[in-house]
Amino acid sequence: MASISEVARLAGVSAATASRVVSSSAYPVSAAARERVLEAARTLDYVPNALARGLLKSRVPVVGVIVHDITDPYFAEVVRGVEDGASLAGFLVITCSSERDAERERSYVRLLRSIQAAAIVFAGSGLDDPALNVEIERHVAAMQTDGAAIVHLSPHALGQPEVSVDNEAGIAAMVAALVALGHRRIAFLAGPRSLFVARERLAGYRRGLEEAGIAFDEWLVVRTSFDRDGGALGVDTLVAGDAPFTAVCCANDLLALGALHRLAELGIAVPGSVSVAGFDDISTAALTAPSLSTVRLPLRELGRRGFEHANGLLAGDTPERVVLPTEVILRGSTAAPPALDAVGR
Amino acid sequence: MASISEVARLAGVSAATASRVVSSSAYPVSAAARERVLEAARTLDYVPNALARGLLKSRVPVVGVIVHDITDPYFAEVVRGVEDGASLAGFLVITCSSERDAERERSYVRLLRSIQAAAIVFAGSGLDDPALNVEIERHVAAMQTDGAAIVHLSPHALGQPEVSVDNEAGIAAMVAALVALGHRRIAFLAGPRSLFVARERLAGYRRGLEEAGIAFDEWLVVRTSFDRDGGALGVDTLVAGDAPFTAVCCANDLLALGALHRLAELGIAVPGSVSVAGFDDISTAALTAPSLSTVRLPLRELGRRGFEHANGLLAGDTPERVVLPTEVILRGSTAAPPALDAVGR
DNA sequence: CGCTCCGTAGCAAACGTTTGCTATGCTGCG
DNA sequence: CGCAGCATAGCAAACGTTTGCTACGGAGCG
Repeated sequence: MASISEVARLAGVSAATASRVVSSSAYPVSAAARERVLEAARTLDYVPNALARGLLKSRVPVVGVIVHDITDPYFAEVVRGVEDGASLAGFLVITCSSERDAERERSYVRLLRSIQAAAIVFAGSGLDDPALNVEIERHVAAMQTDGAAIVHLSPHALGQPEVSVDNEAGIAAMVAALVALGHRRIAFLAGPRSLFVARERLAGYRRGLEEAGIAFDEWLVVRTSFDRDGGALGVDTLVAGDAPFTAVCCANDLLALGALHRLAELGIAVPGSVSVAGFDDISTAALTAPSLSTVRLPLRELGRRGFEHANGLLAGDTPERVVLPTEVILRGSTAAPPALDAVGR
Repeated sequence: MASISEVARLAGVSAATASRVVSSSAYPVSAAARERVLEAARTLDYVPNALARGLLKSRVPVVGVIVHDITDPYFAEVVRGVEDGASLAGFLVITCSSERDAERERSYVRLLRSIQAAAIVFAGSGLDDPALNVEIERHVAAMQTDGAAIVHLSPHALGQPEVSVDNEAGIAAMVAALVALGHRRIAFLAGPRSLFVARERLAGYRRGLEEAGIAFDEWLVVRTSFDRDGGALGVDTLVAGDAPFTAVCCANDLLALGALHRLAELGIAVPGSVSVAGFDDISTAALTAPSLSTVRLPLRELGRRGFEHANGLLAGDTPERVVLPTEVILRGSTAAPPALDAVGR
């Protein structure tokens, strides 16, 4: 592989001059020399060594994105948004999928530190492993004092995210939409207690009820894992319980998909007997039968803004926190509650 | 950030000795010195600078994966498989999503070259841009002579992939399954003509027909983009045409999802009037209504094997080409053709 | 007792690039 | 005509790490 000194030799100039040409520095270089260098670079198929450059600049134009699971459409969209912003600004994106394993997340953060990445975007909230979190925080803190930008897109141990969607308002809006349809007994599949984002959404549920003047009923809340199995389990729990309900509001779409599936298996009509609502608007949501009412999150924009926030930090600005709005999408899985319940209440 | 020389100073040894300890080289170091170095490294929270290391070794333990679209579940699974293998072997994975833009793919390949990545795994087949492909091939060739490993998981301009799934046999098997259900008029949504993989699958369709002794009918093949919109468009085209059909075999699941959706909008019963089959078995396929019959591809294994192939190349082996088998999964979207057609044929 | 060899330690070069500083030649102004 | 100042070019150091080579001391053997 050709180095800058070979290019310089072929062009008959010093390495310094060649470097100034190819790195388009502000330093003046005569037109003649510039032309010869560019010609030589072309001839030798010169590609600058990013390692040597990074070693000197002590920061590499790479932004790492930490996600829980790259096969989850939620994260895939966010990553794509980060890429949108990053590739425009000349940054390379490294996607790190922790598979919800704190150990693996630790390795990735360490790796990003060791290659002097300019920024890390944490797309998912923290995992529950206090010991490893301490180490991760240590790496993150070291990188920050080193000038790297750290951006969180979800609430985390150290507080509020720098860029986020308004989870609480989103769920509250969905609850309001269900209330508008006539529902009063609205169950909530909350996801795991350990996830910050799940707690936010639960808060949104409470707020939505409160704003509608409906009393919170602990029996209508089920906590499960944040996936399809959790949704199915949630339905089983609700059905087994004796608290009546006409709608199931879910903390994310995967839960809702699981709930839909289980309700169908149980022969409970959706939306005839029970309405179901999700959250996230993953692409599958429009394809189920019935199609899923949900709350659309601007995930791609979330990613893009996350990168821009990081880039702003690198440029020395103090960009402001931003909370992106959500949008309720009503599809086929929600309708007015059955007349029976309307009478019964 | 602490450097190896600071660690060495604190431990009271030379940088060379410290390096030998932390990089676990084979060079003998006394137990006492070793202990002092490790202690110092811990105290200073030392993280080796991968840039400096890579600069010297002229190869960095990074494997780039080039995909067309990270939000496509197909690619997400493959990436996860690559990560499975890579993280085990101590490699970092850089996911590069070209968004089907040859220009962007070019930049990513150039970037991987400039950071001296040890390997590139091309998950998707080539894009149609001869000029840029020439440049990409040039970079790839340069990296190969430099000792980097290049692995293709799809057929490409230069020939057969190193690791792949048997697309042709997979589609042929699905056609056979449809024939076994009683279908004779089987349409095919082929995807774009420009994609190698789409051409392979079309070949599988022809082979399946041939093996069943059914004549190929050009009117039953529709070429569209490789996504849901293409599936909807394909259905419109078939319905508008005058060639009767009882089944629609699709070159991938996204096409099939689009087709299902459009058929439902048109009020055509699936599988009552028309059977629909996909290809890939993305996770959504099991969730649609009706659930989608499809061909399962071992995508995660494809990714893992792809990495292992690359790793083998790096180790100096000449690993053999491997073609992974597929499996037909029959779900709710396929059934025997309606009696009317059975009579009519 | 002296030579050899082994175990261990450190010096210094090298990887490819950028950049502060110095050097050179030329232009323009007093 | 002389000096200042500018445009351009190159030298050399520096980034952090690894590694070939040399050096040193001690043990073992003849």
